[in-house]
Parts: sequence; C-alpha cells; structure tokens
Amino acid sequence: MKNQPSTSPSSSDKILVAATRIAQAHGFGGLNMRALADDLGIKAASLYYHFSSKADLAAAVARLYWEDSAATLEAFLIETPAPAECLRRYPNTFRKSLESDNRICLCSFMTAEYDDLPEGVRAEVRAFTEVNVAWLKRVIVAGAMVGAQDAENRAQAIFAAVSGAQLMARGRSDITLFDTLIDSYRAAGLIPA
Amino acid sequence: MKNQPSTSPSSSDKILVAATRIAQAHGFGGLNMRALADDLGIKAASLYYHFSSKADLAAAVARLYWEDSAATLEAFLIETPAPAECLRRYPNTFRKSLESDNRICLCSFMTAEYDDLPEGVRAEVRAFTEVNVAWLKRVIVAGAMVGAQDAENRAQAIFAAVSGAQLMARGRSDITLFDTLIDSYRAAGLIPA
DNA sequence: ACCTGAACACCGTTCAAGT
DNA sequence: ACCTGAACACCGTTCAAGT
Repeated sequence: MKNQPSTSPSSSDKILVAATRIAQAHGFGGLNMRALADDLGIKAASLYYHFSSKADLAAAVARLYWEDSAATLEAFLIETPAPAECLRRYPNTFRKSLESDNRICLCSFMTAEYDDLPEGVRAEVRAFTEVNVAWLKRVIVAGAMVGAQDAENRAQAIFAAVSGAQLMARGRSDITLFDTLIDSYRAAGLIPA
Repeated sequence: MKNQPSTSPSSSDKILVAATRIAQAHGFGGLNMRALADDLGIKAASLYYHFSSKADLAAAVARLYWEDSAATLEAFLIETPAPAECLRRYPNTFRKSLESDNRICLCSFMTAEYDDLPEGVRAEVRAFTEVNVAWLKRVIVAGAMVGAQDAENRAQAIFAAVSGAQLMARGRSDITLFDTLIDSYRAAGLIPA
C-alpha cells in the first residue's frame, strides 16, 4: 500500500505478483522457484538476488496479501458505512479469488499446509485471519447485531464459514455453489441480513 | 470395510494407512514417496510394486477415506436414530482429525490442491463431499428441520462451515477454537439445535 | 545492480536384477 | 511374490563468475 504509483513496478514487485498468483493456485509447496522464474523470463538463481529463500519470498507474499486485504476492508467501510451492508458485501472479497481461475485465498491454502510452513510464513498467515476477524467484529459491534460478548465469536464463525464455502466451491470448480452457500448462511441466520 | 478382521494387515494395507496419515498432514504434494517408504522400512522403489504411481496410491487412499467415512456415518444413524442428535454429533467426526496431531480432513486438504490433483484422485475427493452432503440431507429431511427444498442447501452449508472451522482451528493449533466455532454455528442457527 | 551456469542434495519414477 | 540399486529428469539452493 506504500508503493510509488507513478513508478513502474520493480523486479521484486513483479516477483511478488507472480508468486502470489502461483501460491493461490498451488500453495507454498507448489510454488516452484524454477517455474516462477520462467514466468518472469529470468533464471531461478536470479530470484535469490531479490529474496534470500523461498521461505523469505513466501513470507513477503503473505504479508503483502494481508496488507492489501486490510486496505480493501478499510476502503469498504468508508464507501459503505452501514454495518449490515458491509457484512452483506464481505463474502465478495472471497468470491473474487474464485473468479480468478478458481483460485482461493492464499492464507486458506497455507493454513492447510501449516505443518510445512516456515515460522516466518506462519506469522503472516495468522495475521490475515486476525485482520479479517477484527474487521468483522468491528462491523458486528457497530451494527449491534449480537451482544458485545458474542461479537468475537460471531466474527470468527463468519470467517470460518466463508473460507469453507470458498474451498468447497473450488473443489467443484463452481462459483455458483459459493453464492448458494453464502445465501444459505444468510437464510440460516449466520450472516445477519 | 471389506477387510478380513482376523488376518494381519497386508503390505498394501500398511502403505495405505501410513500414506493417509501423511496426506492428512502434508497433502498430496507433501506425500513424499521416499519418506513414506522410510516409515515402512522399505525402499521407495518397492512402493511401485503395490501401487503403479503416486497418483494411483493417492486415489486408493482417498477412496478408502470416503468409504470409511460413509461407514462411520451409517453406524452413527443406527446408534443415534434421532436426527437432531445426529446433527449435533456430526462435527465430532471432524474434531477427531484435529485430535490426531492437528491433522485435517484428507479431502479438505486435497480440495485446496485441486489444480495439481490427477483426475483419479479428484473423483475420490468429490465422492467424500457427496457422501457427507447426502448423509446430512437425509438427516435434515428426517428431522423436518427445514423445507424439503432447502435441505440440500442446508446440508451443503453445514459441510462447508464445519470444514472451514476445522481448517481455521488447524491454523491456530487450537482445538478449543473448533468447539467455539461449532457452538457459534449452533447459536446462529446454522446447525439446527 | 542484476543476472547466470554449474553444481549439490533431494524428489518421482523406471527397470533390470536379486531373493 | 516381494524387494532393491542404480539411473533419469526434476526440485531448492549456493556460489563463483559474468555484465
């Protein structure tokens, strides 16, 4: 979020963008340094000039990912001040990944791979969840939708359920299933309507 | 489910059991043929006597996994005929994976890896979801919990949400978070109580 | 400042050969 | 019937060397 808008992207930026797309489709384990280098028209060894290791690159990717997510959610709040409307639109941020070649949230994928993640990557993955849950809690509290005590629990539940819907829709390569699942959550009362 | 109870497990059975545990922790990509062979005290090349490829082994693992799941759910219905009680206990089947060294559902992990899965494995992963959704739908219809029209949607929603809760709990290595999330689903009305 | 070729130990897989 | 050693092309990574 603190990039120079009028400057062309640096080599490191281009690596981060390409690596993010690969990791959303194939995970940390499936992020292949040689294939990534091929995408960028350089050799695998060159990547190590910009990032000291695959762990270092993946941590930078995950950090950028949650920072972008945090900025998107903040912008959401500004353009859509009504809490109920904010919550109604929240699942759209997850829908966008599926629209992009059936990809999923980088951090959902990496959460599955938790055992194999370097600690530096784990910390950034956890940050993504925290940012999302904290945002949801603020909106729920602002809307006085449940007791203040229950706002944290409800926020976690919405995050987990939307993540699960995204994953299930990927397994069917069917974005309409995602929409159906979100509608079911609303009908059941999980997402205050 | 059609194994000979009084016979000692065959080499193939032992491979399947060990491979299942690895795949629940590391996924299809993280299922390392040499490490698996080491676990079993044989050489990697020997695995190819029993299974023609890693894809073939993973498909057999996923098939056994949903067959066992189907059998467990059927046994559930027999010992617990009350639909509401069945639904209340359903999340326990997912809790057990977390109890086993923070592992998750084999098929949730493989769903994340969908792009990299051989077609034979994909088919078995889809079967797991279908078995679970079909069981949930039967129970929901038997309990007359929602309109018959909505039973399918509700069954899918419960499966997606419980899967998401399992994944989120793994990312925190905190099984009590799983319990909290399931309670929140009940409080919100997603799981009929 | 940025990139590369060659090398290392590690992967899935094959296959001829062993018991 | 079941297992193995050696070999293949492929991974992440290093490093000396190039521009």
